[in-house]
Amino acid sequence: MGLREKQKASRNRAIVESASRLFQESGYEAARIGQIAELAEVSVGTLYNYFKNKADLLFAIVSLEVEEVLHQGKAVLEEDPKTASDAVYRLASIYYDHSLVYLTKEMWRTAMALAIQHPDTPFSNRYHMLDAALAQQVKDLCVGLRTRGLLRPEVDPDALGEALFLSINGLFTAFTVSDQMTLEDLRTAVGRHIRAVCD
Amino acid sequence: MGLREKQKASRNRAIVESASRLFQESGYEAARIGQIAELAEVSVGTLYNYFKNKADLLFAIVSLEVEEVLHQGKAVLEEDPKTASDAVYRLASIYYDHSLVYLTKEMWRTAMALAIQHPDTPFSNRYHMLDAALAQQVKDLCVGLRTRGLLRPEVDPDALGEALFLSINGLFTAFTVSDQMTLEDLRTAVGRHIRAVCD
DNA sequence: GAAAAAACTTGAACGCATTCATTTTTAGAG
DNA sequence: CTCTAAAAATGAATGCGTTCAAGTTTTTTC
Repeated sequence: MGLREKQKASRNRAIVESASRLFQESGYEAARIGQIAELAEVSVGTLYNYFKNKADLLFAIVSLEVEEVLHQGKAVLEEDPKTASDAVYRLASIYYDHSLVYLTKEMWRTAMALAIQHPDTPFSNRYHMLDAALAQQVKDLCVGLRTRGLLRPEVDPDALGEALFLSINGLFTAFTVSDQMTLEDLRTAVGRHIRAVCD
Repeated sequence: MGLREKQKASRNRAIVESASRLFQESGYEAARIGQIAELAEVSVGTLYNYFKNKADLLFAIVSLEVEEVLHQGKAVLEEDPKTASDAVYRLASIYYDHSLVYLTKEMWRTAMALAIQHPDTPFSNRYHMLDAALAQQVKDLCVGLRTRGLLRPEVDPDALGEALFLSINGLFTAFTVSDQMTLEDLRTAVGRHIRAVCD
């Protein structure tokens, strides 16, 4: 690896770290590109050579988060649960409990908002792919549950999985939008939904 | 009503109409505040005396849309449906079929994104109130359906209503995000979800 | 090792939403 | 009618994300 590549990797890391730190400290909106560049010891123009825009910088962090959660979720699919509700609740809890490790509520809100507002940008596409991967995991769980006889055999497990995912997702959105709502409130709410839908 | 008030009302109307027209024609993002002001024959500063910001202008139009849909939805609660799925599907269809009267997909996306991104702004608060009113309507429907014996008596109708609303809402978001997805696709998708959850 | 090419960095300049000090208009009192 | 104070309109100035023409450094070629 030549000097050029090493510098590139090191600059990339410095920029993401600076962004992550400032997003957490001041919030995504309040963090200034110039500030991030300064902290990473590059010029503003250089930062834009590494990242298409501010949103792209946020995505680097969101991506980290979702990848880890997907990995943790896989373990739940292997388990042998008592009831369908239990299994889905376990999966949702894993998603939720991990959610504030790299991201603040404000960062989540911004990420969701940007993904909705600008479809067909790289940011949005990659975000929706991660979203789809999570939805797929819930669907896979439902298929497994039906095979084990924990869901009525006439139910469409894919449709049920999608609907459950939209509940999990919608409640998470509500969580990030409300300053008051705690992770515990969130888990309680999702539990009620899951039981109403699955049992 | 003095001259002052009349002028105020007339300017307000002119601004909203100009905004609505330009948002539809060029899209929310591409529409320039200066352009809207020019079309309404006021200065930029004046426009900002009437509306807090660009988002506020969008909300005036969103509000119109949701109010009408809530009104139409009320009729469904009075009907006497064959099955629970039928009733919920009818309600969702009303929401969907009305959705493109005043707003384009892009305008919807922007409205949703802004409501998520900036909680505790007047825009967001009013948006979430309208959202809650729609959710309440679905919940009311579920309560009625249980009373009529169309839902299993052990189900929590509020939780079910919320979950259904999140499905209806989540699919609508997917609709606004995808250029390909048609209203028919949307109705088909929601039908599958409703049947998986209600039956 | 010099010269040419390629890759990368830089910060001033741009476009646009929003703000604000100033000017203009209106309503009411004497 | 005139004068005064309140209300409203105005557009130039501001701040910030993003772009781009010019300069610098690294790699390749002979």
